Amino acid sequence: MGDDHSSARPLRADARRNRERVLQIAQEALASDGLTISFDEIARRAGFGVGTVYRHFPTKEALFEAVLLGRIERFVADARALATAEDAGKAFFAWFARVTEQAVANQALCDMLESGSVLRPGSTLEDDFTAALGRLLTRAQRVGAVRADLTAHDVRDLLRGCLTAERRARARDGRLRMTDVICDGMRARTS
Amino acid sequence: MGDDHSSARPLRADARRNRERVLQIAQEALASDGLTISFDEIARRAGFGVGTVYRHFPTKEALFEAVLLGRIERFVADARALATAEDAGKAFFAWFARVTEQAVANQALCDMLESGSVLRPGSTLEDDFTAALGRLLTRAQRVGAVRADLTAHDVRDLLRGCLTAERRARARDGRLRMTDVICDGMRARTS
DNA sequence: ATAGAATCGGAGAGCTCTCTCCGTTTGCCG
DNA sequence: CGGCAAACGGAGAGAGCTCTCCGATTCTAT
Repeated sequence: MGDDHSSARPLRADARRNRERVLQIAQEALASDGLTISFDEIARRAGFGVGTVYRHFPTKEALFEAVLLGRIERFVADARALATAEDAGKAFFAWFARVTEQAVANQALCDMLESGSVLRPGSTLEDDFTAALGRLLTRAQRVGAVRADLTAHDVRDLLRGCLTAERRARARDGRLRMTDVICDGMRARTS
Repeated sequence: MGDDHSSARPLRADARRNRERVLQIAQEALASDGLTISFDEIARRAGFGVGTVYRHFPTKEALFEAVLLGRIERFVADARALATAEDAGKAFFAWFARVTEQAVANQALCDMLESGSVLRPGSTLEDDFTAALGRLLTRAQRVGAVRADLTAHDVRDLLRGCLTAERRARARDGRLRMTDVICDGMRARTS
C-alpha cells in the first residue's frame, strides 16, 4: 500500500528493513496514542533519527496514511462482500458491529473515522466508504430490518457517534456494548 | 463561576468592563471554534494585549471554565428539576434531548462534555452530572420507559456519542435528528 | 490637578512540533 | 577491497502556543 513508486529502483536492503520497522512501530504508536502522536516520538520509539523517517515518508500525513488507509479499505471491501448476503438485515448490522469492533481497538482509526474526512480532500475513499455502506443499508431497509428514514450519511454519522460512545464504555468496563443500543435505535419499529 | 475572590477590593471600572468584554468574546470564540482556540487569538479578537487577558484569568483553563462551567451546571440543575416530573420517561428523554440541543450549538461545550472529565481532577461537577442523570434514569427505568440494563455511565457515554453524531448530521442538513435514533435505542423493548 | 495605585500592552522566554539540510556512515558492485 | 551512491542522524530553522515581566498608560481619591 506504500508509495513505492515501484519500478524506479529497488530500495537498498537496509532501507527496506528500516522502512518496515518504521511502519510497524508507527502502527503500534497510532493504535495506542492516536493521530496526535508526534513524528519525532515515532522516530524515537523506532530508534531512528527523525531525518531517516522523513526519508521514507515525506510528511507526517503520508506515514499515517500508509499505516491506516489499508485498514479503511478493508472496511469498504467487507461491505462489498456482504452486499450479496442472504439476510440483508443481518449483513448490515454485522458490518456495523465489525467496523466498530475493529476501530475501537485502534485509537488512530477512531480519530480518522470520526474526523471530517477520512483523508485530505481529493481522495475518493470517503465516498467509496459511504457508497458501500449505502448498498448494505438500502438492502436492509428493503427487507424492513432498518428504519426507512435513514440515509447512508446518517449511518456514517451514527457510526462516528458509536465509536465515541463505545470507546468510552470500553475504557470503563466493557460490560454493555453501546453498539447494541445504537443498532437497536436503527432497527425498524414495525414489529 | 468567576474567581472574583470578592470582598477583596472592587475592580476598577475600566477593568470590570474589560473583563466582561473578554468573557463575551471568549464565549463566542469557544462556541464557534471549540477548546482548541488559542489564548492569543481570543485576546486578539477582543482587542486586548495578551497580558491583559492573563491579568483577569490566570490560565487558559481558568478562562474557559469561567465561560463554560455555568452552562454545565445548568444541565445538572435541569436534571434535578425534572427528577420529580410526573412522566419519568418523558422527563428522561426530554432532558437528554435538551442537553444535546444546547451542546450541539456550542463547539466548546461539546468538546468539554465529550472529553474524559468535564474539569481538571478534583472537581465534583462530573460526579454531580452523572448522579443527577442517574436519578432521571432510574425513575425512567422503574416505569419501564428505558432499558433496564443501562447505567448512568452508559447514558453518559451515549450522550457523548450522540453529540458527535448529531453535530455531524447538523453540519450536513439537519433533517433527521440522530438524537431520535439513539433515544429509540435506549427505549425498553417491552411493548 | 496630581500623586500613586491599578491596569494595560506586547516583547520575549521557553516549550513543542514539523520538516530541512548536510556531514557522516553503510551497503553494494566491479 | 575500494569507491561511490544510498541511507542515516540529529542539529536547528521556523512556526505556534502558553505564560511572564515590566515600562507605559489610565483611572481615581484627595
